[in-house]
Amino acid sequence: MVETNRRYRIGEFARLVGLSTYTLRYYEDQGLIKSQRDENGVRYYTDLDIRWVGFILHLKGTGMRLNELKRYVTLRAAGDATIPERRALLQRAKDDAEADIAELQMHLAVLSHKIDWYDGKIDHTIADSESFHDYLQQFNQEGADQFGKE
Amino acid sequence: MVETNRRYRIGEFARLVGLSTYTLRYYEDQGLIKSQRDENGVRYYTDLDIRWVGFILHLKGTGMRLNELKRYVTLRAAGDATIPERRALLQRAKDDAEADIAELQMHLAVLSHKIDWYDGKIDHTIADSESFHDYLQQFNQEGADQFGKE
DNA sequence: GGTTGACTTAAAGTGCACTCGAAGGTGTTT
DNA sequence: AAACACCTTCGAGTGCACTTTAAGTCAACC
Repeated sequence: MVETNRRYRIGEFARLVGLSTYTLRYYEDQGLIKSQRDENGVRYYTDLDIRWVGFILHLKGTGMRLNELKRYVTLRAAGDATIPERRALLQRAKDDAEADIAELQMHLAVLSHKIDWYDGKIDHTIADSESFHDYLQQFNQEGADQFGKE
Repeated sequence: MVETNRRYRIGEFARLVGLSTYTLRYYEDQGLIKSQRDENGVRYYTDLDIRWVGFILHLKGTGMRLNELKRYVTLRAAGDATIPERRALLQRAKDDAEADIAELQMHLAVLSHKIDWYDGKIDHTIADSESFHDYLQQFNQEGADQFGKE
């Protein structure tokens, strides 16, 4: 967290942010990050770049795709006037990620029940004859159909 | 949820489970599902198959890959003796999915803060000069570094 | 008797995000 | 002087899970 003026060459930078040098150059090609060059044309990065890549990785981590990320970068480059649009883009990403989480949790619930059911089978607290489907019924609240479709 | 003895041909079945006919045949090739055939060699499926595909989709929904799914199917075919192993496989899937959710939520938190920060910029309750990085500091609990690496 | 929907195998195509290699170069370190 | 890390372009390869096409056949429905 210490603010330094160090220059990081691509190899060290890659280790710092957890990406490969290939990927860093690829992202640069794609316009997601930029690097500066020393007098020999060798890329270098700074602490500010670490932050930026960190943020990119958070966005990617929510499932945002490179295309959206590029759009974000373009807006950012266009100045403060695009703040509302950037906000909207992030809001959409947030909503998407929340929907993903909700879906994941729904699937997870079934998985958990199945594990419980196996436990019942293993220690015989559930009859050998009881099917998982029947067992599941007791957890089915109204409105939640088998696949979670609306 | 009504139990019928209906036979569904692939087209109807595809609509019922939300997969394409291509995908159903592909899954069959991969050994994930099986179908029966009528006297003309035409595939048909039953309500039991709907349940099975439903369950498969729950597993897939937690991020399980076809390979793992295949392993599960193989174990299932091998009978009750494999129940502990199947349980373990599902437990791993569950743990993975929970880790995914936790990670997603971590990234989401940063995203939310960034949105709040934009809101501050828009209504000027945050100084024009304050960087997101500085703003973020106030939410950083100890142990949570920038990228969530351990 | 034409449309629809099913069947087969096998191969190619798609989309995404990398990931790698070739081939030839520069500069710094041991 | 060798080893190492970096540079370039650019095209090919990878992995996953489909998705589509081709080419030909068959049977039911209107």
